[in-house]
Amino acid sequence: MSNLLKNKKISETPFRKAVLVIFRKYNNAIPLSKVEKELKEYNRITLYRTIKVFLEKGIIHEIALSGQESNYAICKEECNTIAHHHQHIHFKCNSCETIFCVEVDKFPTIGLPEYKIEELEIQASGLCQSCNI
Amino acid sequence: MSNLLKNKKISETPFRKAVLVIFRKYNNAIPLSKVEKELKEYNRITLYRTIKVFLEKGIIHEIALSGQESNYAICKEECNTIAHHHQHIHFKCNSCETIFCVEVDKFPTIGLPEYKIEELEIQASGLCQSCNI
DNA sequence: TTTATATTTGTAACATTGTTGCAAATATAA
DNA sequence: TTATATTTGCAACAATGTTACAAATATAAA
Repeated sequence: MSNLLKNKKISETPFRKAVLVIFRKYNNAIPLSKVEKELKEYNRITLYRTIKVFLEKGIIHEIALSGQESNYAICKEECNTIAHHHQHIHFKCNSCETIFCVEVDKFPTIGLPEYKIEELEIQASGLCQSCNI
Repeated sequence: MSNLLKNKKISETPFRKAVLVIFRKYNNAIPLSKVEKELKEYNRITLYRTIKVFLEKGIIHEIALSGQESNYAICKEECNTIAHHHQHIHFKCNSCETIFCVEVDKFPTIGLPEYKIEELEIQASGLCQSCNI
């Protein structure tokens, strides 16, 4: 857990550790702009490169949303470079605006016999637990 | 059908008609860069504004994808400014790279009792009808 | 059909976002 | 502790997106 960078076989640098700390601090997905604000010493180019490496190594995954900047969230341990094994959906709360991953018991399947569906990504929006009172 | 712009109560200009023709020409979703290439006389700023208006009026909808530029596709007639009534999923073929909307018989639901799910967006990838031989 | 008004377009200028080459700095392995 | 590989920061640039404003065009009214 703490040596995620070494586990993923990439150098452990102060910059990367700082970025990782920020992602761990949040339970939810955050956009690049949030990471920027949280970093005291911050180099734009290095951040882009760090994000790219984290994505490639399966440390974080991107949540692309219509009409707004992408968000990023820490991956579960079982993710690897080739595939993200997420049995979760991405949820965006329309009240508190938080975006996070939610585990679901029964991950849906789509009935399209003539297609070969290899991956499913589900984006839901509505009210989260806290806001749905 | 042909007077979509007037139906949506926006001015019918040559530029907008040209953009609409391009979207109608493709059955699948296309990125902005494709629209640009198809337009002979082309003004970047006007195109951005046109896309924005088309999105607002429910003429097209955006398909946001991780790691690549957004794609846009014509909406069904029943779409309006407030909500897109899509009982379809977005499918990306990993072979021919085409992105399009696919109607499904049973649109899935997610079992999350403590949440209020208002909208579901489903992105699938794999092999399309033509490539899944 | 002509005119008045509202909307749209294009230009210019700028802001934001993302990329590349390269030398200095740092991390890792020997 | 040193050698090698990797990462960082700078500079410079490319791509993407926005705004103000005047000219052009579309629409509605006379």
